[in-house]
Amino acid sequence: MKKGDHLFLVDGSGYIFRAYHALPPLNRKSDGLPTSAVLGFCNMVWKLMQDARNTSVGIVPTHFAVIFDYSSKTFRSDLYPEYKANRSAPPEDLIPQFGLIRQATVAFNLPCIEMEGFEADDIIATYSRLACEVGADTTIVSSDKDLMQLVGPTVGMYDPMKDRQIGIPEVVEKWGVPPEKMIDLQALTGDSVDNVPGVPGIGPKTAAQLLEQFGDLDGLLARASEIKQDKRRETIIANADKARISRELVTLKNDVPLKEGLDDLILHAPDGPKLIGFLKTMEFTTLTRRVAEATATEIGDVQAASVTIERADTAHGPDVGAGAPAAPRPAPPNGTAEPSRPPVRGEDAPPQGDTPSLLSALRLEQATARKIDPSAYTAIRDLAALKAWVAEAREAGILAFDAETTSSDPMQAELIGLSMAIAPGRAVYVPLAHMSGNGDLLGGGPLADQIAVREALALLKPLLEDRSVLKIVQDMKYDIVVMSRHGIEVGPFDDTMLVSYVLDAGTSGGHDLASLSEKWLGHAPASKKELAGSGKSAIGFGQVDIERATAYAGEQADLALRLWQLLKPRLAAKGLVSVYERLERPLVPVLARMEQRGISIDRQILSRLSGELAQGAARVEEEIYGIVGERINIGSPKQLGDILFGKMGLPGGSKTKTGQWSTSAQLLEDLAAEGHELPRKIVDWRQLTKLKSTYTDALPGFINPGTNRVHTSYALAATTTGRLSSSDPNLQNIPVRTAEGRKIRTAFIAEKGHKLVSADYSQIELRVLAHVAEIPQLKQAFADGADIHAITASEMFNVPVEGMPSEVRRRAKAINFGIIYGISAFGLANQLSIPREEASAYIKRYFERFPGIRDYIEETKTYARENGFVETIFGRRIHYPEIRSSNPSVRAFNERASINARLQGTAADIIRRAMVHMEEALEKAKLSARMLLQVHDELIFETVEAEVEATIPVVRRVMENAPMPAVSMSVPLHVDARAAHNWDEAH
DNA sequence: ACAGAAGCTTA
DNA sequence: GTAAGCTTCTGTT
Repeated sequence: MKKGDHLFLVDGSGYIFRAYHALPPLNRKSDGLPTSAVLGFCNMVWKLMQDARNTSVGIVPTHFAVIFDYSSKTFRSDLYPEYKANRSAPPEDLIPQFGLIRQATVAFNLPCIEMEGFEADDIIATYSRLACEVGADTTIVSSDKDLMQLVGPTVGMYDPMKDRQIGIPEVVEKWGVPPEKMIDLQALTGDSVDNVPGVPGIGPKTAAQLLEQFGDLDGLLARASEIKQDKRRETIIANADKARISRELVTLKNDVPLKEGLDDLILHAPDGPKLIGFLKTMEFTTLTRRVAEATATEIGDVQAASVTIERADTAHGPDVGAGAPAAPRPAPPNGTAEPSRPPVRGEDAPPQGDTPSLLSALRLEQATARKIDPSAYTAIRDLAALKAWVAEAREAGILAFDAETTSSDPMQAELIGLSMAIAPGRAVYVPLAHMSGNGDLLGGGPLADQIAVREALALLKPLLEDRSVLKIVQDMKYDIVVMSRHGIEVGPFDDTMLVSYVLDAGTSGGHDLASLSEKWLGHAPASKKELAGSGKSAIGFGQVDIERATAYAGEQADLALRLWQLLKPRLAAKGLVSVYERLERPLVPVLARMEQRGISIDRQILSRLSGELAQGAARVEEEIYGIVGERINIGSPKQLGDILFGKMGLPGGSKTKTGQWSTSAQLLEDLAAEGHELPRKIVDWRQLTKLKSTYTDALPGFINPGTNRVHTSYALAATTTGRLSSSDPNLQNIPVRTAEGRKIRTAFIAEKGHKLVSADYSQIELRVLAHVAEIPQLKQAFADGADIHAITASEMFNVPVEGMPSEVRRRAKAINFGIIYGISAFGLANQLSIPREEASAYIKRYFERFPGIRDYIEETKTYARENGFVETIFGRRIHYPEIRSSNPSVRAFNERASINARLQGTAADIIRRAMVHMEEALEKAKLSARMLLQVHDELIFETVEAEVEATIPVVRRVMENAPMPAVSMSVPLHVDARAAHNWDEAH
């Protein structure tokens, strides 16, 4: 090696973990072998090697090595036995990939370096020192902070996943110290992942500041007494030894005795057939094709290679990556390996040759084939160009679009521009209301070269309403509300967020565009934050310059289109089309209309209540100060705990998981019951201040000045079970249990001459339970219209319903609810304040009387364990990937959740169906009632007074028959409905 | 300015 | 024992 050469050192071990966690799971089609990290690794190495041939790129490797950890036992464990001691075993589906990545390295014709007793980082440190000594440059392919100490004038780092160079300035920017001080900084901060102790309470910011002040760690420790802050000074003096040992642990060893010298690392051209053989075996079709093209190799001429797979059950040692050449098992004769685990039924099973699965695979290729390049999107700035685009979109028949606006509240949002895409990579942005100036006081005037909103929308309206052009949008409800305020009724449509929700509810990750893009396309889209800033200094989207806005907005539409291409076919492949088409998509315009209508609230009532609550709270506050003897902050659980259990020495204190005294309402109630005065007053104070701050003070701020009503926002894809959620404001948690709280409901009122109608399902989840678990006694009780909890109590305790003590019924009721929540003796005991043994006995007795429920619970757990998901009676899937966890409490939690999900999810599906059918039924009956709110088992309407009596039976009929005709339930549904001027009296 | 914990509201 | 969202405090940035 000589001056001018360039050595690439890939941190193989670090990359494995990062690729595994960053990339969407991928399984080899033929046998389910997990391969996502292997593919990520191969793509990354291939790209780096291709860049080597492209001399126009700044960095050109001449030497190349991939470095791995050998085992977790290194000289550092002798230094400090706890080092890396709290590492947990790698995920099961990662284990076979360690060996495969080493084999991939060999297939790429690259040196695969590891050394017993040393970490990959030490080997990297040694090579980079050697390269430096002969005057060559080094690039370390990693983003691990532990390697940043090596950065220098000739040594840089490169993060392949973020495509980012890390040099001296980047280290300083990120950590506040130059690379040579990284060792001292890490010595102070420690590392919880590797179990490097550091000094407790010192984070990177404090450490950088101290090193700035004292020069280095030795200087700091020598002059620690000069530190001003008392606590900091004491901890640093007390933990000086920990800092010193930490420094030893984080200092990389740059004199590892290496077998391969620098000249053994010369980069050779890849051996096409050898590499393709490996890639073919892995079934990486796209990469195989690329490599074949680049190396002019015929794919068909190459035999699949044989690879060895490390299985989870044969893995050894804490760092399974370790034993690279570990006893290879003979490969099966056909050259493919056995699956590492049996494929789960229905989930990413190998294609059976059925069209939907093949289509899914094809669409994945299409969606990812063309590179995502935000600079390729164009801005449309005149009518002629827009006309041409509209014609093109008509031809295409599909159009992804996204509205850029001034607000996340669609009722307040002003249009700034529209982006659209008709094919992957083919996206445009139509700026409409961008302003000049860069966040100046007045923001300047509108920019030139923009089509006027009216003209643009006049041209786009026919396209957006065209029944023969499918619109594709991520979160359609928002765009429906915004566009309908401009007189455009967008349709027909598909919503990528909802497709993902139907496919993957319960799997990790959200259903927002950025999450989906990362998960499926391996691409992190530009964030609005990057563009417009955040917090106080944020600028409006209209102030973003049009070029940057085009790149951002175009990408949003492009990604929605690509995601649709690859996700939509999966619905059919998994039999989820009808869930999407009956329960999700049609609800979108219904909810959009509910949100747009909003509900009227009476400011005066709320303001009067606020005053009363303030007075009440002030009175209680004074009483509390009187008892305590000082003016503590009652809202601070910390101060409260210190007073109650420290100063006043009350008994029965318990601690929360962070070691604080618990001051929960339950605990305070118990203390109050023992005759203590203070806890009662604290509970009262909390109720008053809660009602005031969360409701009476906050709600008026949500009144839209234009409509004078409150418009909540419903999330369709926020819960795992299929329920909706409500926010800004949340109108699904308006108080109802206490008389004080119910007063807030009196502020939700109907317009003049109108009434609110509230209709709610009675015991819907227990009815669903009786139906799915087929419990004869419960079915009979519901058919008779009997008191279900009393019947339960009667069955369990052999007491007649007539004259039953309320306590007996209360216990049966708690058990019924417990079943819905996935009962545990612990939970029931807590709920009823009885010993756990007693709760256990109740449950046992319950199962004896209702054996069908025990069967239902067991069957649900088994099904969830085998499939990784449960289903509602309408086929909605709710995933519980952690149900096979080896951690018993995680497993038990997932079992309870899956039991609950079938019931809660089915109930959610039923009310969704009612909502989808409701508008048409009202219209058919020539009723003007408007649906305003949904609260899980309740619908609230507003209707003219004269139609109240006619409306109620229609609403009841639709709700009670909602499962039909998809499902005919063996238990009748019952709906209670009432009308009144306000929500309190209607409920 | 933001994140997490604790607490409280609903079905 | 299930499912959510919002406010306050607290500690860190």
